[in-house]
Amino acid sequence: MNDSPRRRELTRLAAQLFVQEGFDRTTVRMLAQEMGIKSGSLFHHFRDKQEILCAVIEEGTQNALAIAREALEACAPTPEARLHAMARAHLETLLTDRNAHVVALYEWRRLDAESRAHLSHLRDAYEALWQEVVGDALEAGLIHGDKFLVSRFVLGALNWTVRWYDPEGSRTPEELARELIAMITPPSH
Amino acid sequence: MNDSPRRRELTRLAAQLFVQEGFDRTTVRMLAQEMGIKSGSLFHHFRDKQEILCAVIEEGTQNALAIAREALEACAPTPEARLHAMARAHLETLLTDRNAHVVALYEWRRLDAESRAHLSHLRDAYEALWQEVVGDALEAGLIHGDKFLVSRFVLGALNWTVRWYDPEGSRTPEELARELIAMITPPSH
DNA sequence: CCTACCGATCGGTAGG
DNA sequence: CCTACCGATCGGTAGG
Repeated sequence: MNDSPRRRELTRLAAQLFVQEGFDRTTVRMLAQEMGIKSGSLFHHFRDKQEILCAVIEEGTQNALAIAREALEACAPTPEARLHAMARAHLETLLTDRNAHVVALYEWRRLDAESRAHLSHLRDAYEALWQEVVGDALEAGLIHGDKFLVSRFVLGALNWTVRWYDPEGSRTPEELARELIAMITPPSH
Repeated sequence: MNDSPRRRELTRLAAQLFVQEGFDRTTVRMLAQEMGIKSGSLFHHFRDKQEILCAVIEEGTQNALAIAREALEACAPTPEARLHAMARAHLETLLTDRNAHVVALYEWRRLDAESRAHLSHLRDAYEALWQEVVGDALEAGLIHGDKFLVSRFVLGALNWTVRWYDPEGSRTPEELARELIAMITPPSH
């Protein structure tokens, strides 16, 4: 609905707080203070706290989808390059200061039924893109297994990196993506 | 400390509620009602809400560690059988009505510094066991990659199953474990 | 294990 | 966007 610069800035700050503290522990007063306004003023921009979560998750998923599509267009048209591009794009949106995507994955269950219905098509589109790329890699003989299971295992491995990745460490998201693809690819490739 | 049957039953019920609702949304009143007592009475068994979480996570991790060790002793002494036994044990504690292990993984960040210090040795022991089994599989040439990265990717893929697994579906945890190992193992094996 | 209750804090509102 | 405030609910306690 509304999409003012003010609302966008609040959405960005909310994403940061939701990652740091979790949605339930983030209070409207914390978000207001971060923005430099009073808590009551938040509800000029959002109907309620749930709508803030919804805005963050929508932004995070849309951005992840856009980045993934750009990465696919920019890379070589081989199944291996496309798989690597997807993994790299996913990790970069998760690990390089893109809080909204982390919220989309880790706070999805906090959405009420209405918000979930509104956002599920976006989520499905992102997963469908993954299944397409994984499916092509399977047909090319690059990897093996069931399309849906492989997609879920790979996404799980990627999503869990949020829990242990150290940005000050020696590995970049790109290297992590390469290592994951190497793990599921026979050495002959 | 205390370990009465009453406290154990409360820990079991708390694990169930923490998985369903999340730790933050579970109130002491919900837990008391589930147990059939008044909320004030809970604090005869636990100092505060944090200690309930600590008890659940301790139980979940200890149980996962015990089940994994049993599985390793019962299986064939080959790297492949041991890897499969670990994955299967992990999935069964996560997916087959063992709520405490899910809480240990998904609510770890809700622990305060004191509880975390008390439990980190248990968590480390479980991860060390995984790294040992993965390390043996690497040396045997069954899989390839970095020991720590492979361990983390595999555990991530397993942990994320909680988010999409359907107990009414057609696949058992054992089949899931087999498919995951197949994914990271060259077809020649 | 219960009754009775507490101070704090929560999300959200009314009126300007 | 602020002031001023609300009803509800939270974790936890005292005294029995």
